[in-house]
Amino acid sequence: MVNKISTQTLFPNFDSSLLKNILEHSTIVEAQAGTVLMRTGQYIRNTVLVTQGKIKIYREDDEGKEFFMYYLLPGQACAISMICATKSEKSQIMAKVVEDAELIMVPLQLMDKWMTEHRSWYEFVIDTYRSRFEEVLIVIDSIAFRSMDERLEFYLKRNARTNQTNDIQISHQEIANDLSSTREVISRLLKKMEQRGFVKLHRSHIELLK
Amino acid sequence: MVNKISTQTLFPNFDSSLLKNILEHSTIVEAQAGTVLMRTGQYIRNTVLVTQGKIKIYREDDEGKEFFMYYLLPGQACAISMICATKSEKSQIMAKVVEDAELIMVPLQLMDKWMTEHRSWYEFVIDTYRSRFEEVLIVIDSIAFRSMDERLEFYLKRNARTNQTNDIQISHQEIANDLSSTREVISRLLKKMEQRGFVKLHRSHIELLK
DNA sequence: GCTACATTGTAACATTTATCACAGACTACT
DNA sequence: AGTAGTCTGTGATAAATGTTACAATGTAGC
Repeated sequence: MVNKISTQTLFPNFDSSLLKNILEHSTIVEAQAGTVLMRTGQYIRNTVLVTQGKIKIYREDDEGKEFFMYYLLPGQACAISMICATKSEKSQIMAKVVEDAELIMVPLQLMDKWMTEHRSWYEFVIDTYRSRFEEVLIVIDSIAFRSMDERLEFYLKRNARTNQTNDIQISHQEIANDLSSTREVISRLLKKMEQRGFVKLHRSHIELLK
Repeated sequence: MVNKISTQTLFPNFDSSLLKNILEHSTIVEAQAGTVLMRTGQYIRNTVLVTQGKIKIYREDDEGKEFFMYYLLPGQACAISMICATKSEKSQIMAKVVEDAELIMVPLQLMDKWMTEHRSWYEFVIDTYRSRFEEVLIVIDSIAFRSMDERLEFYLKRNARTNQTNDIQISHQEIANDLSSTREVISRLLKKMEQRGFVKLHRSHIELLK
C-alpha cells in the first residue's frame, strides 16, 4: 500500500487529486539491491516512480557490455518508461537497483491519461524529460570530448554528489564497467590521482579529498 | 507567409485548427546553408519546425570543438527547443544549416499552450521527444562501445540514409570534426575501407558501395 | 596557363588505452 | 589459523588514436 504522506513529501508538486489517483491505481514494488528491474528489449508496461533506494540506469551493447548513464533517486521517475509509454515500446536501457528500493508502478494508460487531466502530472513528466535529456547530453560531452582521466574525475564527483558523501563505496572493477573501460586502466589512473592528492584509496572504497 | 498546403503535407497529423493557429501565430524564417541558427548558451524563444532544407545538430565543448548528433529534416522539429520551452532555458546545443532551410518559429508560450488544447500537437511533441531521445541513446552507443572505424561506418551509413544517396558530399576534415577526431585518422580509416571495397574515394565526395 | 587554396596521402612518432600476466593484500568463512 | 575468493598494484607489450610534418593532387579564379 502506498504511503500517502511520504509520497506527498517526495512529489510535492503533485496536486491532491493526482495523489489520490496514484494511491488508488498504482502498485508498489519493493526491489532488493542487485535486482535488474528492466533489461534492454523488454516491453515496458509501467511508468516507474522511485520512493526509496537508488537505481542505476545503463545502456547495454550486444555483448552485454554496460555503460552507466545516470542515477534514479527518490522523488524521480524513469524518463525512458515515460517516453516509451505512448507507443508501449521496448526498453532502450537497463535498470539495476543498487540500494534496496521501493517503486510506484503506474500503468501506461494512466500515465498517458493523466497528462491531459492533471497539470501537475504533465509538468512533472515534461520536467523529467528535460532534466534527463540534459543529463544525457552532458554524458555525451564526457565521452565525446574528454579522456579517461577526466571522465573518471567527472564520474567520481557525480557519484559523490549523488550519494552525498565523499566516501565512495565502489571497486575499481565496477568503475571500469560503468565507464566501459578496464580495471587496470582505472587502477592506474586512480593511483595517479592519489599521487596528485585528489583521492585516497582504500579497499572497495575511495575517499574524495577535494 | 506560411504555405498551408505544404505544411499540411509535412505535418499530416496536425488537425486543421492547429494548422490554422500555426499559420496565424508563427513566423517563417529562411536561412541559408552555413548559417548557425542557434549557439550553445543562447536563450531559446521559439520552438522550431523545419519545412525545407537540412540542419545539423551539434554538441559543443568549451573550446568550440563540435560533436555531431543528428539531422533535422522537413516535417521534424527541434526537440531541444521544445524541452527548453517550459523553462525558457539556455540552449544546450548548436544548430547549423547545411542546406538552405525554411523554418516555422512557434513562440514558446504557444508551444506550451497548445499542449493542452491540441491533442495532435501534444502527440507530435511527445513523439519528437521520444525519437530524439532514442537517437541520442544510439549516439551514446557508438561513442561508448565502438572504435573509430565502426563509428565512421555508422556515420557514413547514417549520412547516406538521411540524404537518400550513396554519394556523400563531404571532406575528410568535416567528418573528423563531426566525430571529434582528426583528419589524418579519418583519411587513414577511409583508405582502409576503400581497400576492403566498402567505399570509393573521390575529392570532397565519398561513394558508398554497400 | 598560372596561382592560390583546399583537399588528400602518408610516414614517423607520441600518447592513450587495452591486454596479458602475475603477485601481494585484504576479507569472509570455516 | 587456513583457505578460497576478491580486490588492488604493476610491469611488459600491443593496439588505437592523435600529432607533426610535408608532398601531391585537384579546383577555382584570374
